[in-house]
Amino acid sequence: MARPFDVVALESKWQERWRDLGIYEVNNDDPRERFYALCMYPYPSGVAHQGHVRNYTFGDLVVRYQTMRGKAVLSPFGFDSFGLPAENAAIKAGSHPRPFTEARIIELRTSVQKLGAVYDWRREISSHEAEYIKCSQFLFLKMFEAGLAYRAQAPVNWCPGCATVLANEQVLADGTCERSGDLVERKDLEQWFLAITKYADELLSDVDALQWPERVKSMQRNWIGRSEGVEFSLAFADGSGRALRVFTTRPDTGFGVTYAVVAPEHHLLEALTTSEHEVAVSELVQRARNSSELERTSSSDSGVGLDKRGAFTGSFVVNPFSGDEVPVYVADYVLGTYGTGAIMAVPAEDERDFAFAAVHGLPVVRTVAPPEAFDGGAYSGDGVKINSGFMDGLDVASAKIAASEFLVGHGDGSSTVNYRLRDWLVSRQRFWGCPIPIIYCSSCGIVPVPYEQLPVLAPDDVTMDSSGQSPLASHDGFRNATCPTCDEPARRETDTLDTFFDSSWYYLRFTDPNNQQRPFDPEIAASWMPVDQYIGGVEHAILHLLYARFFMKAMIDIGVAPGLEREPFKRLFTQGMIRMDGSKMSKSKGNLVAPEAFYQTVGADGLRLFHLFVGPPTDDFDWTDQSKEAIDGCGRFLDRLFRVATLDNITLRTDHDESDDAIRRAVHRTIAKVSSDLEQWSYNTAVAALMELLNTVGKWARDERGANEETLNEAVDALLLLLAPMAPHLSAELWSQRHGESSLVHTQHWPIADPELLREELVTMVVQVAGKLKARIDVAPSISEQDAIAAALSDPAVASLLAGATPSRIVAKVPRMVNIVP
RNA sequence: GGGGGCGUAGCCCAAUCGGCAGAGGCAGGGCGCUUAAACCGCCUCCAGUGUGGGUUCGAAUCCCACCGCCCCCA
Repeated sequence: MARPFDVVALESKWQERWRDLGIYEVNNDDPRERFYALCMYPYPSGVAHQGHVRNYTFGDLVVRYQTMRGKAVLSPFGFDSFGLPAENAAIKAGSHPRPFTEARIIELRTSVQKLGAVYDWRREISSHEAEYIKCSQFLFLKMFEAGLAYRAQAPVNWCPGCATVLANEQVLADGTCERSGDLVERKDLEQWFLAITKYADELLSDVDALQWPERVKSMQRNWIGRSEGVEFSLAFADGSGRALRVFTTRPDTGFGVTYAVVAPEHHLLEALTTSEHEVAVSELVQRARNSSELERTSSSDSGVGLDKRGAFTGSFVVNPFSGDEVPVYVADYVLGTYGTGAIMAVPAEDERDFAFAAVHGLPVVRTVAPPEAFDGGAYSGDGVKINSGFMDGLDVASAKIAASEFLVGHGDGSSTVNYRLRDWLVSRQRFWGCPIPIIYCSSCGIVPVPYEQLPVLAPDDVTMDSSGQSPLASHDGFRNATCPTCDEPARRETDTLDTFFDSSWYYLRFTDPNNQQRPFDPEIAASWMPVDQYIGGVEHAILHLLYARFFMKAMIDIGVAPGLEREPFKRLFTQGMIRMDGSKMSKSKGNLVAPEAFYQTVGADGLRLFHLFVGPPTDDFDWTDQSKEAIDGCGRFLDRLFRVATLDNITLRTDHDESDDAIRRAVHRTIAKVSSDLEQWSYNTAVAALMELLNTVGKWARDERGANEETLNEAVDALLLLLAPMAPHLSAELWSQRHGESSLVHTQHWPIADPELLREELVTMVVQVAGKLKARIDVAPSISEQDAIAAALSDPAVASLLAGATPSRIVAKVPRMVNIVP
C-alpha cells in the first residue's frame, strides 16, 4: 500500500533515537514512583513471530503508558537461552549449541527492536551466560543446604536403543522413542528434586489474593490438587500382621469396600502375589512399566481392555468396617506416586472402581441410596447412608466424620491431606542446561561444589552426536573431579537443571543484573518487587508460574531474599493464543505469518495497532484471510492521522463557533475513555475510540468553514499523546514535527480530561412502556425524578398509548430511563 | 467424566450497574476526484443477541437445561 510517508525510514529513525537517548533506561536510585513491567523472557527461537509481536505490543504499551504517567518503569529484556531445541539443532549440525543459540538471540533481539518495543538494554541477561549459571548454581546449593534440594530414586523414560533418558516430549504417543523407534521403558534412576510440596499449602492459599485471571488461578489450584481424607490400614487376611496402607477421600463408603487395588510399583506387591498368580501379575507390571501416566489413568481403554489392565494377586485383606475379607488386585490405573500407592475400592460410589468390578466380576455394595431416577452404575453424589452399620441414615458429610473417628480406633487411621502436586524433578540428562554443582565421592558421598569454585561450566570441546546421550556424561575432563572434602578423585554430577529452574528467579536478576557477589541484592530487589505487571502466554499458567512462586517463598525462607514479598507477580495478564485454521500458530505446525513483511507496508505501528484492535487481548483470535485487510485498515488509520496532522486539504480559521466546543468535548471524552480503557486492558475499544475521534475531527476540519487552529491543535496533540503508547513511531514523528525536533511525545505527561468538558448539557432519556422503548427525550442530566416522570407521561406517543389510564407502576432511573407499566 | 471460558450483522468485534442492541474495523454497494485505475474523500449496508425455559417493570447481560467451539484436569 502506498503511504504518505516513508514508513521504513521513519520507524528506524525513531528506534535509533530511543536507543541513543536511553529514555527507557532506569537506574536503581530513580526517585520517581516505581513500576516493574515484565514480559516473560522468551526462549530465543530466532526471528519474532506474531505471538511475540502480540506479547511485546502489550508490554511496550504498558511501559510507555506508565512512563507518561510519571513512573520510573523498569522494563528489562532477556533470554531463556538453555533448552532442548538448541541442543537438537546442534546435534543435527554437529556443532555446539552456543553459537546456534547466540545467533537466535541476535535475531530475536533485532526483531523486538524493529517492533519499536523499548527496554533498558543495559540489564539484558541470558540464562546460558557464565554469570547467570553461577547465580543459579548458588541458589541450588543454598536450597541443598536447606534441605529443599534432595536426591531420590525416580522413574524416567529410558530408551534401551539409545541408552539414554528421554524427555517426555521425545516419547511418541505409541510409547516408542522418536529417534530409534524402540519401546521406551520406565526405569528408576537417582534424580534431583526440589521440595515444592513443602509449600503446597501456602502456594494454594496465596492464590486467592492474586490479581490474576480467574482461569489461571483455577488451573493452579487444580494442579496443586489438595484433597482431605483418611489414611488407614487394611490388615492382610493371612494373619501375618502386615497391612496395606490406603488413602481415601470417602471414608464413609467403607462398608462398600469389596476389593483393594495396589499400584504395579507397590512395595508389597511381591508379598501379596501368590505363586499361581505370578505370571499374570508380572505381565501386568511389565505393561504398566511401558505405559505413560496418561494412558494408565485414562478411563477410555486405549486398545487395552480393562480386563488386561488389572490382575488378582491371590491375597486378601480385611475390611475394618465389615470384617469381610476382600481380594487384592493390582491395576495400572492406581499410581505409585499418588497417596499411598494403594486404594480401597468402592465400585458402588466410584466410576473407575465400578467399571473394574464389572469386568472382573466383583460385588457391588451400595452405601449411599441413589436418587430414584438413577439408572445404575456408580453414584458419587450425596444421599442417605445405607448398608453402613453405625452410619446408616446419615448424610455423606456427617458419615465422613463418623467414619474418620471409627478408623482412628480401627485400622490405625489418621486424617490426612493429600496433594496431587509432586516434588519437582529438576535433573535433566542434557548438555545444554545449567550444570548441577555437585560432586560424588566414594567416601564422602554427595558433596556440594564450594561456592568459590562456581560456576561449574560445561566444556566447549564436546562433540554433539546422535547417540542422544549428553556429552557431559562421557567427557572425562568434566566428569573427573577432586572431592572438595577429602581431595580424593571423585565424579562430577553430569546432569543439568531443568530450564524452568533458570526462569524461576530471572525477574530478580533484572533488578540487579551486574551483581558479582550474589544473584541480587535483596534491598535493590525489594525496591522493585513484586512485579507490578507480568505479561505472558497462558501456556505458562501452571508450571512456570507455580515454580516461580515457589522459588520466591523458598528464597525468602533460606535467607537469600530477606524483606521481599512472598508473591513475585502482583498482577498477571495472559494474552490469548493466535490460531490459524483451528490450531495454534506455531513453528512446528508451519503456519507462521512472519511480521517482517508488514514492516515495509503498514509498519510496526500498523501491525501493533492491529494486535491491539483485533479483539480483547485475553481472547484467542483466528488469523484469517481477512486479517491482512484489517491490518491494512490500521495502516489507513495512521495515514489519515498523518494527513490531518500535516493539514492536508485543511484550511484554518481563527474565529470560534459552536463546532469548536463540540470538538473539544469529543477530544476530552476520548481522553477519559482511552485512559480508563488502558487501565482495564480494553485496548480494542481504546483504538476504536481513537478512530472515532479522528473521523470526527477529520470531517470537521475539512468542512468548508475550515478548522479553528487552536481547536485543531488541541485535538491533534491529544490524538498523538493517546496514541504514543500504541503507535509510538508515527506519534513521535508528528509530535516532533509540530513541537520541534527535540520535543519527545513519550516524555510528555499523559493528558488529563477536563471535567468541565466531560459534563453533558443534555442527555437522552429513554421512555419505555411495559419495558418497550416508546420515546426518547432530551433532558438535563440533573433532572429530578418527578420532572422526568412528568416529561415521560406528557410525551405524545406515551400519552396516546396510555389513553388516559393510570399506570400501575412507574420505574425511573434518572436521567437515563423511565419505564411506565400500564 | 469433572472444572473454567466463549457464542451479537456476511466477517472481526462494541454495548460501566440488568435500562436506546451498534462504537470501531473488514468485506460489499453508490457517488465524488481521475483521461482511466489505484489512492483519497463522502454516503450506504435491508439485518442479528446459538436453542428452550426461568427471575424481573425491563435480560445480549443474572439463573437452569440443551447445542456448538476452545482451554485445563482426568
